[in-house]
Amino acid sequence: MDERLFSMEAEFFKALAHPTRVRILKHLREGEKCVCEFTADLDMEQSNTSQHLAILRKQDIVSYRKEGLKVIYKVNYPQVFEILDMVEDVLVSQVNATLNLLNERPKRRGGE
Amino acid sequence: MDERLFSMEAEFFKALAHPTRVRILKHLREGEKCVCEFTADLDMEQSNTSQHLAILRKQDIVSYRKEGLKVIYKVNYPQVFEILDMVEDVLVSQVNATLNLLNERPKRRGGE
DNA sequence: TAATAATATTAGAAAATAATCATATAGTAA
DNA sequence: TTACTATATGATTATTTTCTAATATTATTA
Repeated sequence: MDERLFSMEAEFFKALAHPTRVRILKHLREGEKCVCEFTADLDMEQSNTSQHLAILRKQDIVSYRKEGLKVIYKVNYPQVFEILDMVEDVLVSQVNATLNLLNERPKRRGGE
Repeated sequence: MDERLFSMEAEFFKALAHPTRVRILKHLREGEKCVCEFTADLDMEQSNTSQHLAILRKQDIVSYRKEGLKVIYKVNYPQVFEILDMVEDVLVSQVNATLNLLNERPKRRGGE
């Protein structure tokens, strides 16, 4: 029934599911950026950067405007940044849980 | 520098990037469920369900306990549900934005 | 209009993922 | 122990993604 919605959500996640695209979004957190900045900062082939931007565009996560020769991108929905934060939050919780497991284990010597 | 973190985040998103897995998580929102329930409710092959659960497990998003013959799964971090909510939120915003575009277009007849 | 700079698109090979199906394990009941 | 049920794993093949390199597009300047 909700099959359509599940697919939309999955597609959205898929758009975020690449290190380069996460990286691009983090950069965009500081504000608008032109493609040239990504290519320079991220040390990637220009066409590769462009392809990843296209994927984010197709999912309506970013959009651009032209300014002279440059194309300047921005994130369309600030919630996207919240989602990224929340994911980091989970990652932190996961690492902490692991850490606790390690700390709470019985001592190797002298303990019971 | 943060390359490692970007990959972790991307992996996390990847784990969520499939309609079936989104569906599984929505089901788990109501509480713990055994694999048999997924297989029945989602109308899927058991081994397929099992594979999707394995992916969520590997990412430490869900965990299970055994109870007699059954294996019962739960979501490890409640933030996961918040992430799902936030994504739906963005999807709603996106659709509304499109809707506004359509409504605000010049009238076809009678207007200038 | 030709040349250049910034970006996008396309094609094809390589790598990663997913689906399917068969088999394996583990708990339970007889 | 045998048979049965629920679940997991593995191998194979099919499908998608991703990267690189080459080419196309668009705006600008000469």
